[in-house]
This record gives sequence, structure tokens and C-alpha cells, in this order.
Amino acid sequence: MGLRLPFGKTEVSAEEIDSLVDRDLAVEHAKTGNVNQPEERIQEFIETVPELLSWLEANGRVYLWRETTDPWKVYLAEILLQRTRGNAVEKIYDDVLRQFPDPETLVEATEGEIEDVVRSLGFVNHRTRTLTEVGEIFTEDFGGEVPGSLDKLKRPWRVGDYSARATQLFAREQPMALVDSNFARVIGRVLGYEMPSQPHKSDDVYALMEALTPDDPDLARSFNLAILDLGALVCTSEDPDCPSCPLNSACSYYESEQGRPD
DNA sequence: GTCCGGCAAC
DNA sequence: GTTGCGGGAC
Repeated sequence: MGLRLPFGKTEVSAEEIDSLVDRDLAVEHAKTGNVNQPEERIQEFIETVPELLSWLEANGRVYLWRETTDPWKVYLAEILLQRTRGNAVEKIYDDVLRQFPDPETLVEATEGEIEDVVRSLGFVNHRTRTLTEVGEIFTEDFGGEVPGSLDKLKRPWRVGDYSARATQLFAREQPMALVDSNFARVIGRVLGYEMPSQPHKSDDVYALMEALTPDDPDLARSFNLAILDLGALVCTSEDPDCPSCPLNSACSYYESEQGRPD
């Protein structure tokens, strides 16, 4: 066992993807977002996933936390990455791992020591309290280990669905859908899905993403990383680079001319 | 000025 | 549902 790192599986046929997603369920949930011609839209999207994964292989961002399945290293990274760019986390990640190689070292640290190492990321008070609780809870209740269920991963303050699910997906080989601002923007544009203001709170958005996420650990990894990186590098909120997007042939936003160059 | 691999409080 | 948290990069 063991995931293919860093990007999971990036060579795949459309037929294989089709066999690992729930197309009919995705179509049903697409209707809730007022997607036009949902059958055709979802089918086109599924057919384009191989190109999306090839794009990841060539363009994906390489970070240390993508090169490990150590749950502690992944979980720490997810806390640092909340509302924070990967490039910012990259600069301090080595220091964080060196100072806090396991939960017990967080218990032994002073508040000031934790504040100092995360200061450049912002949310300093939030992250310091979270990391303090992570140390206490994991040491006292879970024997110093990262627990294996979503509910337990979410016990520390300000660890929510995204961080917990990302840990299960990236460290525990559990195929799982993620919903964050990147996913909402990319899927919203490609499908023409009318996103609610808080996509991660929508059961329907989660159900749609679960239906579209391949039911295979390596492909779930690559699929999620691909959408994440596409949202960060190409399908940006301001001035998306649609002409170089691997999904543009299947994209509602591109079709509508909004994404066309001047 | 706007945005970032969220989350909890209100 | 909406708002605050935050330093850094553009």
C-alpha cells in the first residue's frame, strides 16, 4: 500500500474515470445549482478529467506536505494552510516541523514560541490556540497520535471539515471530496453551478463533489490536487487564464465568453 | 485595494 | 446568512 506521491495517479482513461464516479448522482445535484443541460455538462466534465490530471502532472505545485503521508505532517500543514497561500506556508514549514515534530512538543512549548513560528502567516491568535489544543488533546486523549476519524480530527478548536477531510484524503488513503474556495470557484465556473455564499456549508455542493470524486485513493488524491492547483494557478478569482486551462473545452464560463481574452 | 487550500461566533 | 480574523504578495 501507499499512495503515489506527490500527485497520485495522473494517467487515466476517460472510461476508467467514468467507472469510478457517480455520473447520475452528479447530474441530480448539478440541477440544484441550476446547471443548464446538466447531463451534457457533467458528461463533458468527466470526459475532460484525464486532461485535468495530465495538467497536474506537468504543472502541479510540489510542496513538502505533498510528499508525505505522515498524518502529523499533513495535519499540521492543513492547519497552517487555512485561508493561507501555500507559498507562505512553505517558508515556515521546515521550522514548524523541526520545533514541533509531534503533539507532545506543542504541550511543552510556550505560547510565545508557537506565536513566533506562525506569525508571518497571520491569524496568529487563532492558530496559536488551535495548535495548543492540538497538543493537549492529541497527547491526553489519543496517546500522542493523530486520530483516525473525522470527528476526532475536528476536536481542536478551528479544525473543521476541510482540514479533517484533507488529512484523511492525503494521509490515510481515504477517497474523499474537499470543498474550499478553489473548488467552489472552479466547479462553479466549469459547470455554471450557482454557488451559495458558503459552499462548504452546502450538503448539495458536498454531494456533487463526492459524486465527481473518483472512488480510488490515488485518483481521489490527484483529482482534488488538480482542482486545488487549477484554482490557485489558472482559474484564479481575478483574471483567470482560460486559454491555458485544461478544462476550457468543457467550461461553461469559457463558453459564455466571460473567460475569453480581449 | 483584493485575495488566500476556513472556521466559529453572532 | 453574515462577519471577523490577519500578515504577506500582487
